[in-house]
Amino acid sequence: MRPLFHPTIEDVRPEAILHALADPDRAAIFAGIMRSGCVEACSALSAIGDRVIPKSSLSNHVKVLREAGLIRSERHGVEMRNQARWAEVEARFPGLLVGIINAYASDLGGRPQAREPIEPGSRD
Amino acid sequence: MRPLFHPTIEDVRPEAILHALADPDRAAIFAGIMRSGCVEACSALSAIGDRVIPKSSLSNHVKVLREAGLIRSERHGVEMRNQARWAEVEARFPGLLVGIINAYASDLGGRPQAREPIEPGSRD
DNA sequence: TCCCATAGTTCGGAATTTCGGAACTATTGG
DNA sequence: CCAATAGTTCCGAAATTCCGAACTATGGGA
Repeated sequence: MRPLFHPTIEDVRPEAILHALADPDRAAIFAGIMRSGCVEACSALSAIGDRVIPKSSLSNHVKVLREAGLIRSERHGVEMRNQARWAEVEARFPGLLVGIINAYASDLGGRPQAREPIEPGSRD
Repeated sequence: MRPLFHPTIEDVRPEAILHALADPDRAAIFAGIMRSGCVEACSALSAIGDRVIPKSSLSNHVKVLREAGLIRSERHGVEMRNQARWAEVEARFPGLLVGIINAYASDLGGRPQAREPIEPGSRD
């Protein structure tokens, strides 16, 4: 299969990460990928709370996350496995993801995102 | 003078902060406001490196930062003083700003942004 | 007081980006 | 080979961003 484009960790830019996670849907998708043991099919992510995300949008969101360097996607048979590049990103930009994910998690008054705060170093 | 709109800290949303700082120009402007002792006229920010930012764009960038809850702007005579709402934002979203500013600072291979990493708690 | 200069905002249209339905491709099981 | 599933691509509509030009607000003279 097509070697889906993944930036090397040195090519990952902070603005791309912020842009990717500035969208609550994408942040929720990313949080979902992390929560689910770092591996998840796309279709399992197709709903944020009760809202359904059209699959073309979902595909696009996943692509944005991938090209920002946040996840690694790999085709397994007919489906796609995604895993967060947590450790790599954490090593390159210490504290960035923790800060962002915790910010969304502590903001449950608004659109719900992640479920609970996350400790660094526990993933990937 | 017009009571420029500033969100209360409880109304500040993570996605607004990420969106605001996902633009390297705005991140540089924000870093500039922090570096300069938290108070700076807009016009002093009108260049990022050697690139000149048109003033309508600058005005808009500052407005985005303000409405995201990142800075407080106040008219002093003919000019505008801006200060980072560092402590407030840090209290609401611990580690978020540090992570972001440090990410940009450690990324000086690309478009230059902030000058050096920042310790938490030293500002505002 | 009137006028000018300075600092910033608003307006408006062009360029860019995002969204999502419909059609398409890829892979597997039968 | 066919049908079903999972995801991607295409493309037009809607939303957003960019920035020059015109405008507003404030303070300092003369």
